[in-house]
Amino acid sequence: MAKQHIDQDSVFEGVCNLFPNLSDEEKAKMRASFSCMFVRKGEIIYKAGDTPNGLICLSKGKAKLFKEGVGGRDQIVRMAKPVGFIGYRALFAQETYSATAQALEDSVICIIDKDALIDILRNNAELSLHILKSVATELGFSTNRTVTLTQKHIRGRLAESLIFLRDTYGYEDDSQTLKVYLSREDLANLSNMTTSNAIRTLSVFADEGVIELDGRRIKILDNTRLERISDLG
Amino acid sequence: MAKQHIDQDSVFEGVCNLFPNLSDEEKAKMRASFSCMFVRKGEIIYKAGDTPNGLICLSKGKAKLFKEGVGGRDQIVRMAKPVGFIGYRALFAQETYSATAQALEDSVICIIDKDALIDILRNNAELSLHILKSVATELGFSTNRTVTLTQKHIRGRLAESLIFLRDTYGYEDDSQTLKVYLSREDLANLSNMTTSNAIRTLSVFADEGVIELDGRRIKILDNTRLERISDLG
DNA sequence: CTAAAAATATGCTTTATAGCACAAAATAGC
DNA sequence: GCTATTTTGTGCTATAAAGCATATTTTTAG
Repeated sequence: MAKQHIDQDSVFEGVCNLFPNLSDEEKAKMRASFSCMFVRKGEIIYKAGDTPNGLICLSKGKAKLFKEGVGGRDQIVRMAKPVGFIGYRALFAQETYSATAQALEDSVICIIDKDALIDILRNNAELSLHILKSVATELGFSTNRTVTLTQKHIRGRLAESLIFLRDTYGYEDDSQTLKVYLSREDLANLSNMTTSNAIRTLSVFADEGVIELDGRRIKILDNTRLERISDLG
Repeated sequence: MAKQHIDQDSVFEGVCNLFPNLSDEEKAKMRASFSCMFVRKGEIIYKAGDTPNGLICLSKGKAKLFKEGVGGRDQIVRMAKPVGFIGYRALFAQETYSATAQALEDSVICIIDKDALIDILRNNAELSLHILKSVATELGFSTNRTVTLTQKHIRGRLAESLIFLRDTYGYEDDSQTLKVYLSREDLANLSNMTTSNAIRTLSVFADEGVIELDGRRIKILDNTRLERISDLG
């Protein structure tokens, strides 16, 4: 990808919308320690084990966060969409990153310097509580996910992933095609199954008329049935 | 269990130790909206779906937090020890409880009223950040657990659970016996396996000389080997 | 103390899913 | 545009773990 121009100011405004009730002073402080960059499709944003030096925001594009499993099989633990933060868990836990972040498309990411952010948070309890709420919500998703990934059968897990992708990225203009194009392997790593089983089960869903496949394009034809498959496990 | 006397003041002091740097004023406010109660072994502290009306602290005893799975099989998502909070996730996420909390022994729990707590947090960013750190750490555990529960084999999962129980509750005075006495079913629900498989695999570990069994008493004879089993998956 | 219920233990069968091999299609590199 | 590489698709086999039946032991209740 050729180097493109980034309008840092407008990107910064977008990031600020994620923080409610920021004073002008706080905003100025944040702007001063704010930087932007392009990442190309497939590029690693950070690796598990790296130390966070700021709060990263995905301003454009898509990214996956995954952990390497015991048998070499990766587990995707989060799918990031713009505008949203990534890697905040490690930052606030004062730990190294527990997962690796990789861009799924050409993307724009920004970093708010750690010290500036902590400085603001230390004087803004309202904002800290707001972030606490997000992380607590995320923890709920995570424990829920643990149960479904361990207890649902393959069909249920894949159906749940498709619903999750729908809810996260939405549809194209046709109101049916998922606005995210994952490899079968990524779909498998999201749903805790082998690539063969993801391929197989997708085909079965297509045969059943629940979805329509065209390469990585997935059209959801029957949401009711998809949800039933997910719920039954 | 007969109703026993609870020294609320000393229990309160124990709870306060979980909050660093509380001003006298904040402490007084908290004390005023603080209450204690006994719960007997097996009693439900709260159910999934209930609305939290305060921050609950387990001051004495042990408790498990579990979610009902799709096939009726429960998944234990957390083991609580004193002195520590339970149910804080739902409170801070402003959601209903996502898991059910049940006492594993006769226990003492306390409740700090929600409004009083939020009031304190809204004016104490340092404390909010401290809690944010805990929740972020917990989220790290949770995603890690998702991966191990889905990817490790039965032996690895059970070994990991035993290590987890050792690290959480420690040993009896003999420095070998786990200071927690779970049913085989609870052990299975912690490790994402059927009760039969938990029983079977425990017996195998005993045969291999890694642990020693005496009813619910589990003695860890060979920590190195146990950790190897856990790591291999 | 005794009966009933629950928890533990063990063997056998079934099944869901991984693992592997190989072919076809799509994509990327030169 | 053509080769090399990756991704996708499909069938077959192997196996880990669930499911079930039944026996035994332990705990609970009257």
